[in-house]
Amino acid sequence: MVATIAETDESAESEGVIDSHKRREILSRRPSYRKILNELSSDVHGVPKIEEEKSEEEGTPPNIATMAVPTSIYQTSTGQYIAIAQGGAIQISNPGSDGVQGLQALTMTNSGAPPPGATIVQYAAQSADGTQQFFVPGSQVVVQAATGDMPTYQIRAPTTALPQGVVMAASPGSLHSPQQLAEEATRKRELRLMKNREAAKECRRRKKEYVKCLESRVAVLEVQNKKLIEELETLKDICSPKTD
DNA sequence: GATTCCAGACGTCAGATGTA
DNA sequence: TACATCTGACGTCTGGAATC
Repeated sequence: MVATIAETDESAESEGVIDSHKRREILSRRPSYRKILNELSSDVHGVPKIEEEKSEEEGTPPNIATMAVPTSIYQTSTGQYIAIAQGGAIQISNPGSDGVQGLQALTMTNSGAPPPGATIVQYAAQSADGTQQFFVPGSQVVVQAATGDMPTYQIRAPTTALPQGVVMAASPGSLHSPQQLAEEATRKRELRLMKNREAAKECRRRKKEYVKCLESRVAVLEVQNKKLIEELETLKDICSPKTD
């Protein structure tokens, strides 16, 4: 909240840091929501498990579903599908193509040594129009819009020259000058922030699902409890006939 | 219509936890 | 054990409801 800004500045700041550390020490950490919910689901029938990846409700195209564990799948304005796999590999498929044949594998330079023949792209920081761009050799960019609930990706020609801090990588592992090292550090930071951003979204989604699961479990247990109480009363009536 | 309040979503950081 | 992932905490933003 905006009203809490004053609480954290100036003299209160150091105390706040100490309090924060104390609070962290006091709070015992729980296992992940996924783990808790999966344990719950093994105890109680009808409790859905949290899957590793999003299910078919996301509208995953059939030709993408056969790919190796993508972490995110997006549809472009032209109908193409972009799958960002773990490790940073980007795959693009045309809706008309069949299966993996239509996939164009792109590998980000930070994802280790690229496979032979892979196209190298360079992750770029936000551009002036509030988008994130993945530059692809061949005068095209994959643009991520920064607004809306779901990030949207488009393949288009770059609207501007390369933003500051972005270098078209001819080959990985050739950074020497301090400027290049700084750019590499910035790029790594941007990538880490982007990953963490997605992780936070996913974590919040799991947390909501976890809370829903707990709420439904409470409802079930309340019904069970009520039935047991009624059963107990019935048994009491049977076993203790009135003596007057 | 302007202002305030509030809930929800988000991005970031730091540290705990998972895993190869 | 190093690295990746997850999540609590915090500050910020935004849209809708309530109040003036």
